[in-house]
Amino acid sequence: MSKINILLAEDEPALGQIIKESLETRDFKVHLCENGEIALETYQKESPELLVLDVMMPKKDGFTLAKEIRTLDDSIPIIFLTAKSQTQDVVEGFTIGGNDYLKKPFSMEELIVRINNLLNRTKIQKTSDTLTIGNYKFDFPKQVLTIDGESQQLTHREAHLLFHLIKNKNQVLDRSLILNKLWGNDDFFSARSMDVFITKLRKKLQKDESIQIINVRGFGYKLVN
Amino acid sequence: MSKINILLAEDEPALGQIIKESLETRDFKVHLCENGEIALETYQKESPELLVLDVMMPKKDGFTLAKEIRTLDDSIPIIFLTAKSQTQDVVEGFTIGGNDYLKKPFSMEELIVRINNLLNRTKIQKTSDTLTIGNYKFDFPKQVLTIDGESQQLTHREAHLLFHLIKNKNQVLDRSLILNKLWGNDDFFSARSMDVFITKLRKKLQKDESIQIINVRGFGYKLVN
DNA sequence: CTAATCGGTTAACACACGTTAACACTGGTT
DNA sequence: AACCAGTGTTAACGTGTGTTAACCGATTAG
Repeated sequence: MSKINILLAEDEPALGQIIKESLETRDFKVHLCENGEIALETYQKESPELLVLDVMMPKKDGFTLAKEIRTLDDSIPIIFLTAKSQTQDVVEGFTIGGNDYLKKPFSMEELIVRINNLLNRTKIQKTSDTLTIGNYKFDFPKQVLTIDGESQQLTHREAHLLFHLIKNKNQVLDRSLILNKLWGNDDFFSARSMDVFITKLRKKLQKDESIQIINVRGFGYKLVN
Repeated sequence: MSKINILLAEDEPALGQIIKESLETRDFKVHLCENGEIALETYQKESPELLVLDVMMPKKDGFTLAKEIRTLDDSIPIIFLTAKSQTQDVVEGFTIGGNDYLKKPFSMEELIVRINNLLNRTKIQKTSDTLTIGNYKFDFPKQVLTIDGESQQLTHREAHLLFHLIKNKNQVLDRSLILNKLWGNDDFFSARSMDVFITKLRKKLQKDESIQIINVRGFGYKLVN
């Protein structure tokens, strides 16, 4: 069995080394990066299963890094390491979709417990996650949308957009929220692009007439069925 | 659109605030209480649809609070937040009957998923109940108004205005109340705008002559049939 | 009776969103 | 290198929604 890859971004070498070694004794493979930029490169090379990110780092801080990686993969578990117990930091970490956070100083036991929790949790989700909307079945990880035995492959963007619509079924899904989450910003062009994808999804969902993507002018979209 | 009320009892202010804000971005209304006693009072004032209770709290712990509220309402869904050190078997007794528990630390995504699950299960969700007014059927979430098999799609504003009119059928619906609720203020321009929408609704409701939107000068409107 | 106020109605308007197609970029194949 | 298919972005144009304006009649206070 191959070891589980963990990306660790920590600028303080001594602390980084300690964490790395501790985790390696628990049979994880650890890629230690000394700043956010290197971490992003390493992420793309190594496709780790989990991220441990220091919030305060030179070049690129942990939150910014997390936002960027979230546009590529919004299910990968992230643990933030925050220096101060500042509430504001923590709040930001959650709104990015970060899964967990640890206040420094923390014990190794604590970190390991949380890593194991997150890994278990995502495994469970991966095995059990086909979503249902009307007569459609949607396999998010595979990006396959099925109705009456007929399947169509969705693109990455289509799948993620649909995923969030389904997760917020019958509620208004905020435009700028989803733009920031999937596009990384909510400027004019991204908004235009999103409109195009809404059109595409409407077409792909039209085989069940009870399903509609309703626009709420100025706020966002509501998937109803 | 009335938001779903959630009562959140959490004594640690930082965490409480994070959860509250996260839930509010998902369009829930959250009442944050810092201990069990305040939570009980708030429960009686606000009649929330769902409870999220920290188990360890000063004044009154989550389990005791839950027992008391259960005597008043034995179907309301409750989610317990438990610290990781707490023993599993205590918790397991409460997993029956629409309840759930989350071990700290947990991710916001997870909490939101469970909230939606419980709301779906207990059918509190404000979904496809179709309202009836005269010979018309009105599907509020889909914003569709139907008579004699003919359907017309309403806009967001039209739908919400009609919703409140129907909810207050045969009663006077206060102008400034509805203006504040839908427009966010009750200034001159919003009032003018509302007049326009009343006109539009009158047109769309004229296929059943028994239905009328009557103006009560200086007070508001009354939908009668 | 007259003026002031409130609401009714229609139309003009600004802008958010819808739709289609052209375009640019990527990665794979020959 | 040249080509291709797939994906997402940009552009151009069209449509729909909500706001504002203008004009009107109805009601009521003075």
